Formats: sequence, C-alpha cells, structure tokens
Amino acid sequence: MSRAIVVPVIRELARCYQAFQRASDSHIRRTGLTPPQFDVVVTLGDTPGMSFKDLGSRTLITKGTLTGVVDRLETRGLAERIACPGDGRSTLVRLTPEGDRVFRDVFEPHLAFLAPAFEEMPECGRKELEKRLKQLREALEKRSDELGRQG
Amino acid sequence: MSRAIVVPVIRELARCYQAFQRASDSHIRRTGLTPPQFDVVVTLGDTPGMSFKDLGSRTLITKGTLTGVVDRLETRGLAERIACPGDGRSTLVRLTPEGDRVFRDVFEPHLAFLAPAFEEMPECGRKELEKRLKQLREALEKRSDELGRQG
DNA sequence: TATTGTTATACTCTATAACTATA
DNA sequence: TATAGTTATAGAGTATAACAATA
Repeated sequence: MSRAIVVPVIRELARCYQAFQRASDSHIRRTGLTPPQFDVVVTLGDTPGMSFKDLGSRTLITKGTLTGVVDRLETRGLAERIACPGDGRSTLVRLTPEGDRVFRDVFEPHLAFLAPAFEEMPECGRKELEKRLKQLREALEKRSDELGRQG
Repeated sequence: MSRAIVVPVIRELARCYQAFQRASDSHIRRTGLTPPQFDVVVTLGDTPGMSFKDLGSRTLITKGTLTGVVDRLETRGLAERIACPGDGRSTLVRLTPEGDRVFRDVFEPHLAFLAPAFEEMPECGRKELEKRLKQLREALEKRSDELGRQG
C-alpha cells in the first residue's frame, strides 16, 4: 500500500511549497513581474548569463514559452539576448544593469522577509531538512528517468 | 545576513517540488486534465464535496479562476455543482461518479509510481522530513499573516 | 453591509508542432 | 540529421474589478 508511504510526505511537501509561494507572491508582484518572469530573473541573477536551453531546464519553462517570457523581460529592459560566440544556433540571455538592479532590490529584501520563518528552526533542523529534501529530489528524478526510458 | 539561512533550504524545497511536479506531470496528462484541474479532482476526492470558498483556499486558486476550472470539469462530466442547503449564497462542488472513477483510476497508480522514490528513504527519515516541512510551513504561514496585517 | 460566486476584460502562460538557421 | 531558438495557434490560467443574489 503505497498510499500510507507517499501521501503524508507529499502533502506536507505541497503545503510547504504553497506556503512559500503564498508568502512570496505579494513581494514578487511589487516588481510588476509574473512568477515565471521572476523565476527567470532570479535564475539569471549573479550569473554572466546562460543559453535558452540552460535557462529552460533550470526553470522548467519549455522553449516556446521561454521565448515569450524573455521577450517581455526584454521589452521592460530587464534582460537582453546576446549571440553565443561558440555556437551560432545558440542565444545567451543575461540581465541588463536595470535587471540586475531589480534582482538586488527585490531578492535580498525578499529573503530578509522570509528569514524569520527559517530562524524558528534550529540550524541542525535546517540542515536535516535540506539533506532529506535533496535525497527525495534525487530519488524522484530517478523515477522521471525511469518513465522516460519506458515511454 | 539572511541569505545564507534562507537560500539553501528554499533552493532544495523548490527543486524537490519541481522534481515531484515533473515526475507527476506525465501521469496527470494521461487523464487529459491540466494541473489545476487535477488539483481540484484530488482535493475533492474522498470528500462529500465542499464550497467554492473551501476549494479555493485549499488549492490556492482564486474564485474567478475557480469558476472556469470547475466549468471545464463539469463540461467533462467529472464534477457537479449543488446548491448549499444551509446558505443560498454558497455552491458546493463534488465529483460525479465518473469524476470519482478518474480519481481512483489515476491517483492510486500515481502513488504507486512515486512510491519507490519514497521507499529509498528510511521511515524515520520520512517522518523527520514530514515534521520539518510542517514546521517550516507553519512558520511561513505566520509570515504571510504578518504581511496581511501590515498591508 | 458583508459574503459567495459569476461575469468581463486583458494579459500571460502552456502544449504542440511546423519552421529557420546553424552544426 | 540533429540541435537551438522562433513562430503560430488554440486553449487554459491569472489578476482585477464590477456585478447579482443572499445573509
């Protein structure tokens, strides 16, 4: 009976992630960005930029959608496309100085807002949580691979 | 410096939830349902039905959107609206027998598919993860409340 | 007056597949 | 032939706000 094994953890995982989303949403919206756009800005933050392919695999946004999301960020002057020196097929995306400013203005205060929630847990608890989440993630990724192999 | 406290756990939480989503998605799509529709079906499963208000707060789907999602489930014959006996303003939503069949046909196999990932972790690890996730969620919910109180 | 759900609008995201250009 | 990204299309979700019916 897999139900008793899977459901309690999944429920808490989903509810915890929902709570994180809910606590984050209003902060995110102050930037005028949608959640996918914010996701891209945070993923590009503190990097020299990356290809659409890499950006897509990190954000789980498929390529067709990513074109539109990056278009809108480019329209707002927050991101820019650069030709990839090594491969003419590939395009790099990076934050503009204005995009970097938004990243810094929003991300750190956002973390500071969330911090009290994390400080309620002792450091060893956070380490434990981090370790277990990583363990579960790796196991889940193996399941996805398994599915891919079977069709 | 809140960054060192918040980022590692948030990153693992987000990546773990992404991995869960990715492993779930293809199973979900076999039903022909979108993720929000599946969310509603799972939330209604094994219940006698609930109001739009309750359904919305559990799924984090806002009321205007929920009307449309339930409309589509109703069109497919998976859910139905019932007038609330006690309160004329309220409408209850519940699964039809066909909706219940979809819930049973999809949900249990879905759990069985995910189970091996959870079984890699010892039971005490799952309990620990569950406990820590709940602890973090409750702390995050307090942050949201705090935000609501401040505007 | 406050609450529940619907409607209307405009925008964004999404899946899918055909397409261009490079490799 | 395969890969990276764009374009096109149709459908779905989203925020927001105005609305009707009921409490």
